[in-house]
Order: sequence, then structure tokens, then C-alpha cells
Amino acid sequence: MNRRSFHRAPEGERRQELIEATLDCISEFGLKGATVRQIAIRAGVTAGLVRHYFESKDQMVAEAYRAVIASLTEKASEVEGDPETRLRDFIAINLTEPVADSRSISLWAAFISQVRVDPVLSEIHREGYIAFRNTLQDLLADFLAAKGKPADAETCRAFAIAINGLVDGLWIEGCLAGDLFREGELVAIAMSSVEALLGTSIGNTKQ
Amino acid sequence: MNRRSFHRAPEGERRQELIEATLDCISEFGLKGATVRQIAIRAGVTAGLVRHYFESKDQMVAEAYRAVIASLTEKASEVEGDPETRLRDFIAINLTEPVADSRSISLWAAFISQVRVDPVLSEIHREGYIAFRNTLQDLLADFLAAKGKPADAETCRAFAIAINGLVDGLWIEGCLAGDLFREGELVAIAMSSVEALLGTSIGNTKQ
DNA sequence: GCAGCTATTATTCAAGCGTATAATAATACG
DNA sequence: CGTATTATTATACGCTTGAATAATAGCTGC
Repeated sequence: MNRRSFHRAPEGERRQELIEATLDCISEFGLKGATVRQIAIRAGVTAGLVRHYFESKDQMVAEAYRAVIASLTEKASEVEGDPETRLRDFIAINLTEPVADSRSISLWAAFISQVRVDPVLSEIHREGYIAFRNTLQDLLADFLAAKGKPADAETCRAFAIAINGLVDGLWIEGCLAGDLFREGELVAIAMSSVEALLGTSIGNTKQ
Repeated sequence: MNRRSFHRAPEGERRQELIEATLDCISEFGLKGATVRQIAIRAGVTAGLVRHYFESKDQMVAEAYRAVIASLTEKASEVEGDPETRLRDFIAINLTEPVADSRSISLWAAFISQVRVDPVLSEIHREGYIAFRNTLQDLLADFLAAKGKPADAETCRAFAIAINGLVDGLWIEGCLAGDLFREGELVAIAMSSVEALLGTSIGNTKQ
């Protein structure tokens, strides 16, 4: 009747570990395979503990989704410097690791597939999407203004929609079939495409 | 001890019904909620019948995925007319119903989330992606040639990657948040974006 | 209109699911 | 150093799952 020995995790840390373990399981085994038991094994605890930190498994999964959205968003909103640099970095960040990798898209797709099913996830998604596009739209407004181009709201909106679509689409291509592209090819295509769309150089001189 | 009455379905028809019911359930309840019993109810049969037509539930799901890929692909590859018309129709078809709707993306996402998990689904995905991009690349080669623009393989490849990304990205935006866009807005943005990318009018005169 | 075939139903099974509960080991505090 | 607190383990429960099996209803050909 020996019980396992264990250590009590500091405030909030175990919660974080459980969420991370949830994401690991979802990306490796799918939503279906991310069972409470599997997640507990991954986190190095027993299954019962989940219910000590979360009201239900569903609630834990929803919080895990928030974490995914945050990680996909935060890197891109940390760009600094003049508008041109920020735009360039925004594009590059979203099309290279760690944002662009197969784990990310597995997680993203798993949750997207539930958006129609679960109103909670649906709301989390919508907030994240709007925030992401607004970040891009503001970036474009600054950039166009700096270039002396027309930057009215309607123009920026259309550009933001198009470039958001382009970046998302290339992100997906890269995540799902990265081996079909040469090193840096997707970023290069994105840069020249954005230049063509905006009708302006974005000084992609680092290459 | 009355048994339910039933009718024997003609060759192949029941298979098709089961696959359709599978897709209905996945889009409504997610992969997790698409149980053999739920699928059978949707198809109007009992659960046992599934195993009469398929070796396992997994095999049925894989065939359902093939059906999704086919339905997302076939409409776009049926375009006819001169290269300019075909390119325009290709874009429009992919960004309007029935290709662009919330059911489609739920299904697409559900399967994409499994690509890392299940090698069978992974292979189905890759074939579909390559076929789709090749269709687009051929379309672009014809179009550029007709316009007297350079249409070497490398150029077409880059354009195909970019436009594929753009269309996919806009498709996702439209599917997930269609209410954030005005009627026809996404198609219009796609058309003018492609014109900017290719540096050529695509005679979007129908508008 | 009957005999044979098989598509379909009905029922059962073991395994795995999320959750509930009780025992206990680790820590914090006087 | 002893005691209260609670994070964690261990175990059990009711339910659902995909699958296997046996019984039977509907069709086909003669």
C-alpha cells in the first residue's frame, strides 16, 4: 500500500503544466486522444488532480485554447521600430518558427473544428481574430502614412483583410507541407506579394 | 419482439449515405461527437451496419475525408473558357458557397487536426494539396502566356504558392466570420489582390 | 411462391471515458 | 515539534464507446 511520493507545486505552476500537457496531447493525439488520463500522465500527475484545478475537462480545454491564441498573437504584436520594419517583422514572425510549425496548426485546427460546436470556443476565436486583424490594420495604417500613400480606414481595412488572408494561407501551407518549400521561400514570397499588393517597397534588404 | 422494418439499399447507395452522415456528424458535433451510433442515427440505420460496409470506423472516416477533399477540389477544377475567365471563376468559386461555408471549414479543420496523428489522413491531405496547387499553377501558366507575360516554371510556382495562400486565407476568413464582411467583399478583395500580384487586369467586368 | 442469400437489426462485451469520493503525504504555521 | 491544512494519490462508479455475434427480414432467381 505504498503511495507514490510527490511534491506540491507552487501557486499556479501546476495549472500551467496541466494546460501545457493538454496542448501536447491534443497536438499529438488529437482532441479525441487528449483524455484526462493521458493529459495527467504527460503532466506527471494522476488524473484526479485535473478536477482539483479545473471545474471540468471542458473548462481546462477552453483555457488551453486561450493559451494557443495568446501564443499565436503575442509574438506578432511585440514588433518594434519604424513602420516598415514592424511590417516586415510581422510577416517574418508569422511564417517562421515557432509560430509556423506543425504543432501550432494541429492545435489551431483542432480548436477551429470545434468553433461551430462550442459557443465558448467560438467566442474565444472571434476575439482573437479581431485582435489579430486590428493589429495588422494599425500596422498598415502607420506604414502607408509613412510612405505618403492614402491610408483611409476603408483602404486599410481591405489591405488588412487581404494581407491577413495571405499570411494565414502561407502559414498553413508552411505548417502542413514545409518540406515542399525551400528555406526562406515562403517569407520571400510573402514579402514580394505584400509589396505588390501595397504597390510599395518594404525594403526587404536583410536578405 | 417486433423488429424494425427496413429496406435494402441499392448497390453503393448506403455506403454513400453513411459517408454523408459521417460528415454531417463531424461538422455538427466534431470528430469526438461523431460516434458510430450518432452516425447511424443520422443515416437512419442501426450502428451495426457500419461494420457491414466498412472494416472499421476509422476506415469510414478516412473515406469521408476523401469525399471532403474531392468536393473542395472538383468545383474549382471544372472551370471553363479562356484563361482569364477560368482564373476569375476559380477565385470566385472558392470564395462563395457551397465551397465557402462554415460546414466546409469545420470538416476541413477536423481532418487537418488529425493529419499529424494519422498517416492515412496525412497522405490523403498531401495528395489533395498538391493537386489543388497544380491546378492553380497550370491555370496561371495559361493566363500569363495569354497576357504575354513571362510564364516560366519558377515564376508560376511562386505565383501559385502566393495565390493559393491568399485564396485559402480568405476562404478561412469568410467561413469563420462571414458576417464581418459585406456581400461579395471577399471576392472583390481577392480579385483586386490577384491583379496587384500578377500586375495585370483580370477583366473583372461582371461586377 | 418458395429457397437461398445477405443486408439489416438487436444484443452483448470489454475497454476507456469523465467524474466523485476517501485516504494520505507534503507543507505551513504556532 | 506537533498540528492543521490541502494538494495529491488511489480507487470506484456509471456511462459511452467501437466492435463482435446471432437472429431475422427483405430481395432475387427459379
